[in-house]
Amino acid sequence: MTASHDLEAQLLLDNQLCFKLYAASRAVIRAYKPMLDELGLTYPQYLAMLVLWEWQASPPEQATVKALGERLMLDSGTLTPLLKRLEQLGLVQRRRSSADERELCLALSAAGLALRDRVLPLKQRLLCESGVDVNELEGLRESLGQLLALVRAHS
Amino acid sequence: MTASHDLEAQLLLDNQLCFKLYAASRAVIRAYKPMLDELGLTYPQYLAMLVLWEWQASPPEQATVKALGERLMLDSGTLTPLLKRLEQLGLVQRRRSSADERELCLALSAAGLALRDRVLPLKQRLLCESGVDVNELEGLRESLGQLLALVRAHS
DNA sequence: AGCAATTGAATTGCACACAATTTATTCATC
DNA sequence: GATGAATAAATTGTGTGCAATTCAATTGCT
Repeated sequence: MTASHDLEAQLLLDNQLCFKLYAASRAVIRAYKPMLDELGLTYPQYLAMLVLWEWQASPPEQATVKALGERLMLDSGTLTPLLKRLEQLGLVQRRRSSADERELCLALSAAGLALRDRVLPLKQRLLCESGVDVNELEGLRESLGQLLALVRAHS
Repeated sequence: MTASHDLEAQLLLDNQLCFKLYAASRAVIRAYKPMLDELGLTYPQYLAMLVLWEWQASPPEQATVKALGERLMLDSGTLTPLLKRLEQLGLVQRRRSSADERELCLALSAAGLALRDRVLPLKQRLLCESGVDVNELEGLRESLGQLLALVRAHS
């Protein structure tokens, strides 16, 4: 194995961590599709709901668009239309903060809260049908967390 | 730790492998941005070019849109406009196969071929500046490959 | 109080992703 | 050789992502 081989190999698609990440992410989102179709949500909408459900149990100081954006690492350009759709679906309420009119506060509607109960059974079923060994995923989740921390630190 | 705690924990964002994948993928794409800006490419365009460069060294039976789509796991709805943009940039040539008029054959222009030489130095610099330890990424790449194979097998 | 700088959302514009449909071509079978 | 099924791209429509800008509200400073 020569040095130039090593270098050239760095341009092979299959050696690209970035491609594997990108492809795996889309593949997992695709795997979630049947479940999300039943819930009537898109994947990023589902992630937003996860945060809002979490906030029910342990409310943050401010349940604003900004806070949600920091949690999901998404900006208002993505979240504003997404949240308007969740509002249209009757799952989320959006209202300006009275303390600071710049902030938009987010709250779950009754339907949004109720939707939570349908998720776990669907997710269990998905996990079963996918035939994925949960224990195998532990290590991956940890490595991903490290990579994420690393990339975020250097940006 | 009760059973219901275990279940509830499955809805916490930070416990979602899917979210970590999704966030890490976007973070890595963001990290590539400075390099891709210099090349004048978007991230999926870069991936397409990686495949086309690879095909120079070892040509596939058919260098078609379909073959590229299988390699990148993307469909024509994504690739058609993307490839038209690469053609506009003067990097790629698109022409119907004479053997089968349904197929669209892809080829690199001289400029497309030449662009390859600028990638490795930029990538080396990116890797250095990011401060990422390449060895740490090996394990992650392997786990991702396994996950990818797993999810693809069950779809 | 007055005003510049900052902040939080919204908006705009571009490029994906992907489902669903359409169109053109080829294949298979009769 | 006609024709129905299959195939490869292209098209259409919806929903992100994200950079850049705009707008309104607030904060800091004098």
